[in-house]
Amino acid sequence: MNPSQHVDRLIRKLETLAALSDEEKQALRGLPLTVKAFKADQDILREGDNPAECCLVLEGMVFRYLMLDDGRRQIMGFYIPGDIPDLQSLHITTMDHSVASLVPTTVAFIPHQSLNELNARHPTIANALWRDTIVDAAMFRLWMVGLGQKSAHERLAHVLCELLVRFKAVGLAEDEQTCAFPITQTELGDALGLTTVHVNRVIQDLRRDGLITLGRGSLCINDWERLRQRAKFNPLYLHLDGREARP
Amino acid sequence: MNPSQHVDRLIRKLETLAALSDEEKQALRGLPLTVKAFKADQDILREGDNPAECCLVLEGMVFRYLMLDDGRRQIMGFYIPGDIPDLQSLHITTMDHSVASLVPTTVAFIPHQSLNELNARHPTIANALWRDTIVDAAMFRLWMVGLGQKSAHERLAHVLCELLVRFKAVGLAEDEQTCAFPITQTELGDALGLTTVHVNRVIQDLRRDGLITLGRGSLCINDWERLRQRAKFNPLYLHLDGREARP
DNA sequence: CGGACCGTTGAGTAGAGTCAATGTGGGTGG
DNA sequence: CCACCCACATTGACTCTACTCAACGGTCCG
Repeated sequence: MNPSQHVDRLIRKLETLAALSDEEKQALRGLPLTVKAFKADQDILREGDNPAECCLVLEGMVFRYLMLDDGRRQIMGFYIPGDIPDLQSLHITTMDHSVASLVPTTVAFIPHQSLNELNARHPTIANALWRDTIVDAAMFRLWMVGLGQKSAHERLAHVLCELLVRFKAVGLAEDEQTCAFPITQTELGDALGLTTVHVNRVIQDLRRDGLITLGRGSLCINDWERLRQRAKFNPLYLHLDGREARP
Repeated sequence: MNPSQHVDRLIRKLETLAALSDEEKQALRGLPLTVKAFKADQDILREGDNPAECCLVLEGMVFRYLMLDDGRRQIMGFYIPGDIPDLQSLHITTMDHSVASLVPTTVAFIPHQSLNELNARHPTIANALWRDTIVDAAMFRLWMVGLGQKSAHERLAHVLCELLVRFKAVGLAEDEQTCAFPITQTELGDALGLTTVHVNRVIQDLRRDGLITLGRGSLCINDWERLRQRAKFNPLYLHLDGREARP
């Protein structure tokens, strides 16, 4: 991946949030990016940090999580290339959770100062970024609905639907029904509020019913419509606006 | 409550998010507010709506919720005077959830256009509002942690701690340990992912242990420190320290 | 070849749900 | 003013989803 592709990833993501003029794209290309590689399972940001930059995912995959004192861990979201998982640090200085890599990952750090200057000069970009934090919040709300109201089967099906749709939205799905899935069953459990054992049993049910093929870092949804029904998945909350979200 | 107090409620809230100059406060006072009263249990906004204005809570209390097809309901947050529960509608046009009154409530509607003009002219206010949506997201994340990882006892204790702290932050607590609590056990259940029956049993445990007095629309936390420990409550996520970030 | 990590399986348990009935206080209409 | 109603709170008995504990299997990799 060469440097100009780095910012293209960001532009492509922002274009899912707002239409950008050539001038605005040019301004984005002027952002100073510091690229850094992480191995799998490394913290990129930790609870309590006061970062002076935001991190844009270029390759790989990251997740946000909060660890409780007694070792319980809640994973709050998975992030794919083009996402800026700590955009909120622009406005709340202290991280109230951590961000870590799921697999070997490269990220680009963008100084808060550069982003603030960009926002001051280009309100469209500022609004697109604001919109991104708002869509983030919409995803949290929907995960809350899952954790509070849905069964283990519905929750698991939902996260599978969500990831395929999001990969497709940024053009990174392998094909119409297949995408990367480097998430272990333990991590899935921490995301869904379930134990590893139970996640395993539910996955086997989905496999047995012919809905998915899951393994070796890859997810294939063999029967989108039935999985969608089982998950009660409705992509409205992703606010992908017009960009069709149906595999 | 007279008209000038309406906007004061908003100013007081925004001052928990950023320091405001006199000029900025003056600009806020120029906002056109349309005040409207709602009875208890009325929808103020519904999933699917495309509102052209934001609603500021003046008196009473509201909550956000999402209803699933089969009648299950997840409540996503409770909002008190000074809060703008649908601020995100400025940037995502279609409501992906509903907002309703818990008790008789008055709200002020502020046209999106006025807010956008204000934001264009006063970056500090725009950033304060952005920050508000980000703090909102932080609250969703913490609720997620509760729903995913915590026991019924921890969750219930947590929501009680949160509400008292938030009432105190905007000066609306009755005293140091008492605030309004017009939430039924059914509603608490829908917020915490529990049944009414179980909520009731947990409340009784907390009462039996002398931690709270709860009833008749009022909550008194008799032993803050023990309740806080039981909830593992840490108010960091509310980001009430204000003015953290001034780009 | 051995360890580490992840996935899989089985047996027993418990936290929370379900169903159903009863208690209680505030509001309302006759 | 009283009787009734209704929403909310409370209680008990029973059930079930998901958890716990524990062991075993597969695969990658040094």
